[in-house]
Amino acid sequence: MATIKDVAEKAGVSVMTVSRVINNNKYVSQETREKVEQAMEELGYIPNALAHGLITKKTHVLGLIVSDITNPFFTTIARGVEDTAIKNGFNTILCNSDEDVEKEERYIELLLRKRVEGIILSPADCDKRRRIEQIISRKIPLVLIDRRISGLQIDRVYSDSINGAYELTKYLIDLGHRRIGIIIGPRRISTAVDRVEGYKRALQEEGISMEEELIRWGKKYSREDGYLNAIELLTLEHPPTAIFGGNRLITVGILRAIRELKLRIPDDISVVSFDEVEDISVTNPFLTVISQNSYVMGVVATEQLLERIRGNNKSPEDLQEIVLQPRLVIRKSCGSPKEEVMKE
Amino acid sequence: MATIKDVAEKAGVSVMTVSRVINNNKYVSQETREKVEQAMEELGYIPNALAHGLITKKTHVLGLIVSDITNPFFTTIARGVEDTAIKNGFNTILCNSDEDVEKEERYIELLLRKRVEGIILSPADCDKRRRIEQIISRKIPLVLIDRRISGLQIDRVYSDSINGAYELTKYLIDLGHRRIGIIIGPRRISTAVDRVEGYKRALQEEGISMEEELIRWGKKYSREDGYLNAIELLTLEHPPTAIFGGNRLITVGILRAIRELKLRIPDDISVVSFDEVEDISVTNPFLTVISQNSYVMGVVATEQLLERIRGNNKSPEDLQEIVLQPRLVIRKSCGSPKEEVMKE
DNA sequence: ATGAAAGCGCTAACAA
DNA sequence: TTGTTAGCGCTTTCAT
Repeated sequence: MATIKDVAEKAGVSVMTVSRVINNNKYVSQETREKVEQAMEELGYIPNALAHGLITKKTHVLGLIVSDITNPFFTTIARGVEDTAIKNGFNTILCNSDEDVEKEERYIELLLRKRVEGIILSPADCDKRRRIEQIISRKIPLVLIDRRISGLQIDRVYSDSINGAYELTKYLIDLGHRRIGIIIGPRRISTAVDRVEGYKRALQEEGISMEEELIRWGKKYSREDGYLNAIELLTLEHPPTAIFGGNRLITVGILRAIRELKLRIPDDISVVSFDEVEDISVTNPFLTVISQNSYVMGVVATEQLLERIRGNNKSPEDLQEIVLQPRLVIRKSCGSPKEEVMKE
Repeated sequence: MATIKDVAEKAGVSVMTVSRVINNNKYVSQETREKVEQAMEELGYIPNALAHGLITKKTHVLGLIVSDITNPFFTTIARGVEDTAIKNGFNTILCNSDEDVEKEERYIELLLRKRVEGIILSPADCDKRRRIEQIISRKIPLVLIDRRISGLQIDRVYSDSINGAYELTKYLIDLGHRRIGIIIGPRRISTAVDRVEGYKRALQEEGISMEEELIRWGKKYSREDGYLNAIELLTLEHPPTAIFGGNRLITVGILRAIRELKLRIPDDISVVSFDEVEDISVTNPFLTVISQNSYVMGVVATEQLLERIRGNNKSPEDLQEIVLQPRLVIRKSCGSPKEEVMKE
């Protein structure tokens, strides 16, 4: 591959002049510039970003690590990040940790080695801090997205899981439900913890006793987990009259279970979902959900990150937390419970 | 950030020795190795991949450019690519062209600048070759995935769209359908062209006249396009008795249109889809589809690419084309047409 | 407006 | 087993 030296020779100038042309430096005569550009063209010259980054210490690259690339929630974030990055002259390296801390560590290491200028991360395990401290101690700007890391103060953009789950649960309670099941992701993920928190808060407020058998922590946020747990819930001796799906994958699993058990929504069972399931809501808008604008999350997180990258100037110490309020979208998947067991 | 020199000083050895430790060179005494490792640990040393790549000309990075990151078809490919890359000591930079040739060009340029060792690409426009020739002329191994570039012989992994579409159409014909609508992506995408080709072939074989008004080329493979075109097809004076969705997004749009027009599947209208719609098939497995194993596509494409990266030795000239046969999954979205207009 | 020298952080090739 | 020298492709600094 042609180097700057090849171009310089071909154009009959010094490498420095070629460098100036590449970087649009003004101190190059029109004449020289054209000569150089032609040489570059003829040689098919492509600047070496490795050499450039090595010397300038600016790679203009952002790293984005999402925890599940097959979940459209995250890929929509990715689009938001990417669009915003490009708009600001940055490129994005997208990595998928697959909810696996080891993979995540691997990618953090990779991004650090590649000297990205900042990282956006949705952590696979919110209780493990080591890898995160690695990033911070090296002064690489970091913005968490969707999830938090317990015990660490880091810039973060997320939607309010507690409040969203509260609203969703409150909505069910107002319809008369007293036994509400919730199927959620693993405890190591902060959104799972928060959503259960919001759920509990709503129950408490209404003086409804909380039953542990109705709270199902999954091993993963996955369709499979949603399905298995839903089957268990629905075959309980005293099954819930409504089920809360902790994210879109879980909800899909729940819907499958309900179908296989030949139950009808909302007549036999009510269902709500934290996060939209696009394909279903487009073809048959019946599911009541808490809807998050993940594209905006991506945009906002990137803007925040770029802010840090540029201005170490302003308030380096104080933490930026941006909370987006998710929206309750009421459709037709909920009714009042059949047997009126209302205590009040 | 600490450099190799800092480590060398701290450990009291030469940089070369540190380099050897980093690269697991055997000619380092256990004692020295430990000293160096400790120094690295204490300094939080992270090797600079830019410097390393600059000198070795090996970055161990693959570039993957997909055309729509929010389509699970592509993200599943991405997982296959990533898993295979990691298994072979490579990392992946995932880029999303968003079906936009300009973005795609931008990313190709980026990957080339970053000196990735190979590229896997699902081209946004199969008729434009310039950017592709850029890659080839620089001898960077390239494998096309899912789509082809017209007029260029390049390694490629894809599923057989012609045959898949043929099977799907044949299935409808066998059920008695004569007026079959097809809603497909734009002409610039080879899978769209191929699927229409398979569709036409099936019609021809059965001596069914092909009506242009039943073939709808979209502006994009998108839900919106599927929806709009389905509405048009279904409100035709003489509407089709079956509709073929060109990919999963289009199918979702079609299902929405059918629902809004209050038609029943399969009583009023039959539907088939090229590619699975997971969320729908899991919750309610009624849709008859051609199913593709996109994870395997990712794996195979990566293996092929690594083959090229390693052994420029074997058969540099002869093209590798790997065709995966998609599978017809018959469910319940098709019936025989009501009015029996069979001509034969 | 242009160029020469030095060096970014690392490794290949050789020497010791 | 360890170190020295040179240089990857580029930019910074300083001359001219």
